[in-house]
Amino acid sequence: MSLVDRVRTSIESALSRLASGGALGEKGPRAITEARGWTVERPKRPEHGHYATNAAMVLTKAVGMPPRAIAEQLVGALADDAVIQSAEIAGPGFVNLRLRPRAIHEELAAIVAAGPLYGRKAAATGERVNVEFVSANPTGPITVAAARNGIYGDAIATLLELTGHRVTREYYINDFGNQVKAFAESVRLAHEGKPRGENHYQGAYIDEIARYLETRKPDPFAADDVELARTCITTMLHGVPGSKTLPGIRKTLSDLGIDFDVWFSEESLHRWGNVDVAIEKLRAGGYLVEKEGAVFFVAGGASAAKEREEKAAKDDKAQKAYRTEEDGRVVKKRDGAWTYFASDIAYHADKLSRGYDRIIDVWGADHHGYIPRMKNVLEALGLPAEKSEILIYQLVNILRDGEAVKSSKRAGNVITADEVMEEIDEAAGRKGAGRDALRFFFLSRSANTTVDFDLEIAKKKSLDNPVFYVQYGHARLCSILRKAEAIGRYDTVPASIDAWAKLDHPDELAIGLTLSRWPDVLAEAAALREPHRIVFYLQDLARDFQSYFTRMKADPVLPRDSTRQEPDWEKTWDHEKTIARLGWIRAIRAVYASALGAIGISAPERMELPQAAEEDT
RNA sequence: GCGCCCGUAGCUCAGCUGGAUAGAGCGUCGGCCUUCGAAGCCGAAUGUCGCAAGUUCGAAUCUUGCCGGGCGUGCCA
Repeated sequence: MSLVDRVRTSIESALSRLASGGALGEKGPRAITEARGWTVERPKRPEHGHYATNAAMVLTKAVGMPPRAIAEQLVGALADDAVIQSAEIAGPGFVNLRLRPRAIHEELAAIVAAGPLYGRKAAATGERVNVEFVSANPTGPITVAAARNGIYGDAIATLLELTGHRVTREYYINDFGNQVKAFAESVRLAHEGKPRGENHYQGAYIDEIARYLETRKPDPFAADDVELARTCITTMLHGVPGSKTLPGIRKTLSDLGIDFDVWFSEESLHRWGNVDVAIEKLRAGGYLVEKEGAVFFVAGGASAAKEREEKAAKDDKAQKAYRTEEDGRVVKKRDGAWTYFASDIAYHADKLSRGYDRIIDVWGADHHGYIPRMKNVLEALGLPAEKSEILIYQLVNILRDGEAVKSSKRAGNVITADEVMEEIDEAAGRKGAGRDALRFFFLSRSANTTVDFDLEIAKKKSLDNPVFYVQYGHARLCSILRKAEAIGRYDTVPASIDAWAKLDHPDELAIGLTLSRWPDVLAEAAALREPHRIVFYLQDLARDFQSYFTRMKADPVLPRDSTRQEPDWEKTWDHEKTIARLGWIRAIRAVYASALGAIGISAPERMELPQAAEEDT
């Protein structure tokens, strides 16, 4: 049970004691079972205590007593509580609570014992979940915009794993249709040294692919366009060996910390006839109608469609809504070709056949109009609505020196994730710094927020990224523990709850309380699909303890070198206190590393000061 | 027109399953390195929470209407 839960339990039992003892009047016993909407919350101001409850205010109506009178009773009933040390009435009827240090010590001991497992749910206790994300067209490199999708989707997947679910990360390769055709044509034209048209891909990587394929045997250009397209897509996914500019989609994503379990080809759905099978299944269910030579998918089936159509005929308002989602979406065009929607139906039918409990798709906001039809298809295929989720994140605007750039893969003016990571790696003097910075940048905003990305500003300000502040904190903690190890007598954790007693500074206890919130933060971030909560939690934690360490310079955790040169230092130094505080530091580090891990960011044990930062002044 | 997202400090954004004096980073100004890492710390200034009405003991948070911005509204993918 978490610390907050223990607080809640204490209040609950205090209230029920009061009610059964008659202190809350006649209505008391009923009131406390009916009006359970009260909460235990964290006050914004530290002087309001560790926690506060609004129970007295919420109960006032049902009990028929003024809030402060109820609060007074509650304060009395909380005396001698095992968790709550003091309670006092404040404001309109809040009860501010301060916890016993011992209760916090118990939680810290639990954290140290659990280590990286603290806050996690046991593996494979939850659902089997398929998370499909990125799925960027494999006709060009991974852009910064696609990186947002990848980073968000991967974070969701990790959060689900940490909360007990079994997760499959999946990338849907759109290797079918007109774009792929244009892609192959572009490479062929580059090979032949001919100019490319408006509808072709313009980027320099097209030429690079052509040059590379020219070295392959048998000659890929001898094959037809379909075969060539497959070769081009493969090259895009795996990269050109040895090339810096074309490392391949898989490598780029892997550098971003994203590794997929399944790479699913759209083209294979057609090749193996799965599109026909899935469409026939819908037809059998009565979900397809033919109009004007084309085939439509209709939510709810043909009878529902007819009803709507009749209604639309006599009702002007319904007429307007007629052309909405439910009235049909084309799966097969008049010319007999499948739409993208048809592929998607077959693809999701395949996902369902693999036996997941939940299907999650991560899409950019430009696809949000597509949600209803996808949800309707999933239902038609037999997946209840609550078992599928389509997560939408707002788009990334690309700027250059403050100017908006209409970037497109076709025009070849995209900013790639690779170039951004490389720039930042270089500035920070550490491989992986770019990945960490990019992940932190995107995850520090809610998915509902549109973000501007300016490469010039990103380069210039790369070292201002708060991720380095947070990582620096972790490195400092590690440094202290290294030093403790070097001294030699502190490689032990507090042996019992009593051994923690010397950890009594209000700031130390407050940070301990923050650590105790980690399981709830993780659970909420996972349940709400909001990884940014973890980023903000981390920044709070980092600030709290970096502030503490600077302010506590006069009272260091470890004896200084000069102290240890005094002959009798071991007799006068408070070793118990040091051991307690080192236990606390271990707890901070454990939560810290867990939180960083949950959003896929490394927790470095050392960080060297980069050159650029020194010159900057 | 309709649908989704957004509008909070100079800038970028948290807070939105209702709670006390609305927060953080960056930027600005002023301090702190002989001692556990200065990628750090302390302090100061900065707000009609887009506007209006409603619900309530209490609204940045919920409801409705309006204003402004982004995205979508294909027999494109």
